[in-house]
Amino acid sequence: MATKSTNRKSKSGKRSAPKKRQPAPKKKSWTAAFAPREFGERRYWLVKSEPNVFSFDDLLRKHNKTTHWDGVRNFVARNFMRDGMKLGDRVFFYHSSTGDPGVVGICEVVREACPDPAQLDAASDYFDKKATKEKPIWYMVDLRAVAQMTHPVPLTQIKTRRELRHMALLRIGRLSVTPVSLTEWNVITQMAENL
DNA sequence: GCCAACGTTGGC
DNA sequence: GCCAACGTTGGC
Repeated sequence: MATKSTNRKSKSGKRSAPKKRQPAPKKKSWTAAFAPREFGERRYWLVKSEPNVFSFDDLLRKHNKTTHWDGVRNFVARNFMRDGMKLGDRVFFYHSSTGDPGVVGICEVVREACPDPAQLDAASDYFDKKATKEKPIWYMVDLRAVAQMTHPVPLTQIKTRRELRHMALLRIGRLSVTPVSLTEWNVITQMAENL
C-alpha cells in the first residue's frame, strides 16, 4: 500500500550554521485516548493523508473500500493506533498538504493493530533496521471507508469553531494520527451537513 | 541525560 | 518558498 502521511524518521546529513530553539512548552498526554472503555463504547480518531499520494477517492476504489494504514513512523501516532484504536471505532479522513486541507470522509477500524510488514523489508522506504519479526516497532490498522463528506470540512472552518479549539489536530503539531472527542466528532459531522 | 544540529510536516 | 513546531541523532 502506498504511503500516507508518515511522520517518518529523519535521516542525518551535513552540518552548518547554528539555529536557536524555543523552550519546550508543556505537553498534554492525551491519556483519555487509552483509558479503559465502557462496554460497547466507540471512540473517534483522525488520520491524515496527502491526497496526491493516497486520497479518500483512492480508498473508495480499493477492494472492500479497505486499506492497511501502514507507513506510520512516529511513536505517538503509533501508540494511538496500536493501543487506542479498537474495532468499530470511527475515523475522520483528513487531506493534508493540499490547497484545501480538511476532513473529507469517514472510515471504520476493521482490523486492530498488527505489525507493519514494511519495517522488515529492506527495499521499502519504511524499512527499520532496529525492528525484528520477534520485536516489531511499527504497527498498522485496517480502515474501511464508510461515507464521503458531501461537503468536506476545511481546516479554515475547523479553526473558527470554539468547540474545536482543543482538537488534537490543532494542538499536536503535524501528527498523522490523533484522537477526536465525541463532541468534536459531532460538531464536525454537523458542519459537513450544513456547509 | 543534556542539548545542538539537524530533518520533516504541513499550513500559508 | 517560508518557517514554526515538531522528532531524531549523536557528541559529550
